[in-house]
Amino acid sequence: MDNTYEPKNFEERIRKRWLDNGCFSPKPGKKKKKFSIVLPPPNITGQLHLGHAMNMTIPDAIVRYKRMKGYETLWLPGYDHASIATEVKVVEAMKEDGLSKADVGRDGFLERAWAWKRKYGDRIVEQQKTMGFSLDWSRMSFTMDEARAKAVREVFVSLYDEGYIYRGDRIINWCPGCKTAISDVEVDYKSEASHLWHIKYPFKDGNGYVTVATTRPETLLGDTAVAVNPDDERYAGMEGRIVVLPLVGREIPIVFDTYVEKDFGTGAVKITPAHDPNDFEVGQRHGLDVIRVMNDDGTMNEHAGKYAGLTREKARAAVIADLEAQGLLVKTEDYTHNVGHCSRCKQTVEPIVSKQWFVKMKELAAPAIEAVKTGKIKFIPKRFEKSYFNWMNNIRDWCISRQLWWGHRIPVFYCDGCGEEIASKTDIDVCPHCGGKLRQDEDVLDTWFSSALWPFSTLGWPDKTDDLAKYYPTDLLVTAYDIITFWVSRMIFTGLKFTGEAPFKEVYIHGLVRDGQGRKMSKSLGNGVDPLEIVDKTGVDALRFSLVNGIARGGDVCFSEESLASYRNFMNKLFNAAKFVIGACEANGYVKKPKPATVADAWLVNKLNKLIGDVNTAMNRYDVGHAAEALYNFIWDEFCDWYIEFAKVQIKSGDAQNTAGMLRNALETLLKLVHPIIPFITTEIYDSLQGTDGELMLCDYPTKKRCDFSAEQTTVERVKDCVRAVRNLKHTNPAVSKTPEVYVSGEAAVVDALKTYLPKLAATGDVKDAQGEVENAALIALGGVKIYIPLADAGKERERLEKDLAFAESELALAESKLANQGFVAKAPQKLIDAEKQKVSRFTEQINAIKAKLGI
RNA sequence: GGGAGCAUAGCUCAGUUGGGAGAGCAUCUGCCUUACAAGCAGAGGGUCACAGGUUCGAGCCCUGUUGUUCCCACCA
Repeated sequence: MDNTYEPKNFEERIRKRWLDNGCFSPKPGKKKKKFSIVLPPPNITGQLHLGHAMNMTIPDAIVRYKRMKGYETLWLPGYDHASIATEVKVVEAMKEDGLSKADVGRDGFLERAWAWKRKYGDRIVEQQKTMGFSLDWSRMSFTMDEARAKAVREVFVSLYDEGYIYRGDRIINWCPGCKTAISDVEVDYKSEASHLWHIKYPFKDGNGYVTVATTRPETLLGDTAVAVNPDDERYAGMEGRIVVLPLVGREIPIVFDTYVEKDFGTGAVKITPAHDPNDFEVGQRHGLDVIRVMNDDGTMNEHAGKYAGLTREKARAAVIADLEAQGLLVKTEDYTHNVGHCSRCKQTVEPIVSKQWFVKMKELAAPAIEAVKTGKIKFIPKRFEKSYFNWMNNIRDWCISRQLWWGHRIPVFYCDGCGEEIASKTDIDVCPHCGGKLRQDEDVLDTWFSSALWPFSTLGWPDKTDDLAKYYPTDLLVTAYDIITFWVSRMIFTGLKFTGEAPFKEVYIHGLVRDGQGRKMSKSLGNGVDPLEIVDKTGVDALRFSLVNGIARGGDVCFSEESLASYRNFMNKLFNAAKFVIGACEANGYVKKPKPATVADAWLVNKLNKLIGDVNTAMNRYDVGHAAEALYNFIWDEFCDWYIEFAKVQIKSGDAQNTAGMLRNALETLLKLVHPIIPFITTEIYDSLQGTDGELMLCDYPTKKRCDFSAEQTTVERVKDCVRAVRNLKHTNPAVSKTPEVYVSGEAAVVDALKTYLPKLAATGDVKDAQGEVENAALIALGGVKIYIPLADAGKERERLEKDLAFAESELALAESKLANQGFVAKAPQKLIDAEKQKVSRFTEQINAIKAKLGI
């Protein structure tokens, strides 16, 4: 072993060994239960950041735990083609070469996109392998590979044939930059300072006008009505009256609709069904024309008359100027409102009516809601079920078509000859109806259409594969809370619809990784940290530990270099403890099955056994954070700071071989316990320890045994208190010599242990029995034990004793007042009452000892 | 506008069914004690946001207030 913890010296070697030996593939066994998880497929838009690293470290710890617990464990990897996100990246890359999509054509573009996928896919796999994630690489999937394409087509065609998929004109979010429909979640709203323009719409009969208020005057060109609230007295009786649309001259009616709020603006709303979702609905209710005045690139089209060809910004300015010139602009009010921007290209999103494909959601959502309601699927933590229900209960039809090239092309074929429209699982080019030539829909599917099928498409569905039979439904899904709605909910409804079963039993929701300033780490913010950068500095294990420690309750994790350093230090601590244990075994030899021969040994066995129980409990609840914390504290505080120090004494002047065996066994157990979280360092140390069970990651996980050394545990805890008190006295009182002799009396077990361990642990001289009061000595009175330490100068000692006395007296008073409380004695559990009684006797004893010493 | 979370030491956060507040980092003091100075030992530091309530007992349960974050909706 190296002298200090140098992860670079072994991580690579261990990683290779695991991969070469196929350690990550499920090992079938007759009586084994299975445990399966699919990895949320990362996007191939770039490399992974720490958010991904956390999202994968948590399931890796769980999977490694289950594997050691004897489950036939499958963790299935893959990545997502991320339709629009990738397409934007590829377009940007092409732009640098001076090329556009039109220049290279559909096939040329797809070629470039696939090259992109290979490049970043490989990079992602490299990152995952480096982090030690025990993914079964033999089952690697991609949302756009052949098997997944088959699943997509199967689902699309089934839904189409059953009437769940329809094509229709609807208002969608249109991005003039990406020139595609985008989903609601791809729109970011930002508050922007703008204006509310008040515009006169004159009545046709020349008798006055109504004034409407708008934030988008350029859409006036597409107006087909003015709407007012039926209860608004200002407009009473005006239903059906005709106004003349300014600048255009179109005659449009006034309609009554409760959608209009009386109190906002002028109480009259211009209705542009082609360019506003609410207006579209108003238009449907009143049978209004839908006049689209804008092109896909955001310029005005031929319906905009003289404004045709202008950009929307220029058209707005021109419309305002013309209205003003005609005296129709009543006023311009400052107004701040939310404006939608494309999350990919940042351009202002335009609500536009467009022919798109939709999935009818209401009926499909019902069983998905039921599955969570009845507990077939459980969210951890449970509160996230609320956001799920909220989304599912208010579900709207899902717009699944995108005007992009990178993605699953919609498997619908049109015959221009006879007008036939066919959804087909395979590519077809001849119309079965008239024999004419078929043409496939140009659009692709929303990226989430394929990821919605992930838990079963990756296992081979729709084929009846062995994997599907064995590993579906999966046991667990681990994901961040920002993705519950559009991914988790869609997997649930497709899973139920197409396999008849919920795709997973539990959904573990974790938080996000934030940077030092508390900002969410994300690709779009550009503050993502490459895990490999960190690994280069501190090794994989320190990073993994920092990502899972303290992730309780779905909370976020603030990642900082400082906290990372503390975990790196922990690795060093563990490494050195192992070095000590190995050294002790080599120097003295060791007993293979050591007996707990001392109070310290028994204390260790007892504490370790409790730790085993706690860690198992935490891991069974997928609470990796608390398991990590418990292990950190035990290894550092109990094992290193206390037991190893006890052991040093035992090796020097006791049964060295038995003690070495104790150390070895305890270390082996600890390595197994903590392995799922920090797999590399534990494996390296297990190898160095020459563990007999072969590959650590395939060892059995420790389970709690029946044993009870609680008396010994109590004794040792008392000894620890005494050690601390002596150290404290030495540190604070200069009148104590460097290695003072110590005199003790009282409780036999504690006194015996102090004689053995105190000199080494508190750097004292010999510990001897005290014969009555010891003169010119400091007194430490702890419960039933008295410790005297000779002083060169007793001056300060009186002060300290008085302080101790005051403390003991206040504690005593507190305990007594509790016992005097009728309500407490009547209702508190007996255990607590006993504890208070014990306090009374302990502090009384202590007070008497101090008083005797003080002579009062 | 609707919903949810959070508010505990200077900082980042734990605190499992209510039974006298903890960790890491930072700070101060003393140590190169033969596994570890990436270390050891000791110490200081909190009216658990505020106000009520339930209880023998509240960081924890209930009500309200304030601050803050996130999700959903996106009113011309």
